[in-house]
Amino acid sequence: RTRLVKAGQSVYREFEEAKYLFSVVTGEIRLANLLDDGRRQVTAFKSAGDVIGEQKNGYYQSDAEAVCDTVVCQIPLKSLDKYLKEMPAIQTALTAKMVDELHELRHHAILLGCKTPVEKVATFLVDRAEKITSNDGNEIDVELTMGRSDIADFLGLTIETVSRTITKLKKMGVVEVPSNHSILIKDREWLENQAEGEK
Amino acid sequence: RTRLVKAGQSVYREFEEAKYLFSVVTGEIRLANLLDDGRRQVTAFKSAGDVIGEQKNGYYQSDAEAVCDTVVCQIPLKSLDKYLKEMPAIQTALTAKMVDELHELRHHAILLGCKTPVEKVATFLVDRAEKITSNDGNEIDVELTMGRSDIADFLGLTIETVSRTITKLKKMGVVEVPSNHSILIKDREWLENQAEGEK
DNA sequence: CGTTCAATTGAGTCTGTTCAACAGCGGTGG
DNA sequence: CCACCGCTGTTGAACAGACTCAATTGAACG
Repeated sequence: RTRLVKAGQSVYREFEEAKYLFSVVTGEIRLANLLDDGRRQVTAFKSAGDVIGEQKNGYYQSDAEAVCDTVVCQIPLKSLDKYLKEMPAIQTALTAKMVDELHELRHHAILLGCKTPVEKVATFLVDRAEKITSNDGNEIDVELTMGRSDIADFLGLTIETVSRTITKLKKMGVVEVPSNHSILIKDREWLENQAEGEK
Repeated sequence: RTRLVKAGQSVYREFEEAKYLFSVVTGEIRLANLLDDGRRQVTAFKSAGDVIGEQKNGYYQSDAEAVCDTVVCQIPLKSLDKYLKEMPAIQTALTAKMVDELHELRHHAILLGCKTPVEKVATFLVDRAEKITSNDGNEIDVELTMGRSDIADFLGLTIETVSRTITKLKKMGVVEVPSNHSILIKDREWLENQAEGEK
């Protein structure tokens, strides 16, 4: 009941009939929506432990694509009802997941609507860092499984602006960039202040 | 168990301890979040039939303020548990509300991240129109209970840009503006195409 | 070693913002 | 009844910042 999804492949697509709920085991998934002319908004990155498969009226709401090689656990919706009856705790857990998701989306709406490029990137890095340790010890290495293009569409920026912003942070000594797929945070507090919109 | 909230007053505030769930009876509520320096993002407008009071770890996630005089129905969380046991259907209904909300927030994230001012305003008007009739008959009058400032913070624009954009639509003959608090849609199809990002 | 794709950098443009002035409207009080 | 005031919304001009387009660098792979 687990399935390997290669990097770039899709788990499901928007408007496709929803037959399964998925739980991410390893790797990372991006949820994205497209405008008619191709513009894309990545609404979330989902990793180990997260549940995906959001549906409305029986159809998925977004495209779900693997950012890197990813393993998901596939749960048929039919059997889900059965589980729920046997174990009501699952219902509670799923509801809790939805609350988290609402919170994250709201958080992200603030980012998209109000924040400057520097604040957006800062928020992105801090949020990623928090997934690793809530510990505020400086010097944390943040893995970026996705490419700049995904980050750009997530933050509502262009690839160029993301790149320039990271370069700026580098020159300010706030981060180091050992490779294209990881960023070392040197001054977490500064980033956190930016993320909150401190003047 | 119902309560009148005057225009501009708040139903609850972010970080306040969550003791109630609310259902909007009449009027309109805006959900908003603030950055430390005062920038504001309105994440949703809620009207009759909508449920508000989103909480995480026992605390509200946003400010909820009345856009105009509004009546809400207040449900203590304590008694909610009891209701849920007696009528499991309520659980289902609440879950459905959450799914709707997720969908709307995602929809809104796309707007904030990808769309141009004209597309944002077009989407806003079309969404409002859909609340009245899904009927695609042109010529619909959309009531705007909120001020330009709320619209601006909702769409991630400035008041000035909202105003200019509406003026532009007016000059194009797509809408008419009988008063500051209502907009008459003349060409709904055009607005809908803009909302979908048609080139 | 060459090819390819992603990321960076640069230059110029454009669009939304900022700052400021003006208009419209409703309420208040003389 | 009308003049005044405050608030909201509109309009104008100049600016700044992100975008676009193009060129360059860099890294991964055969």
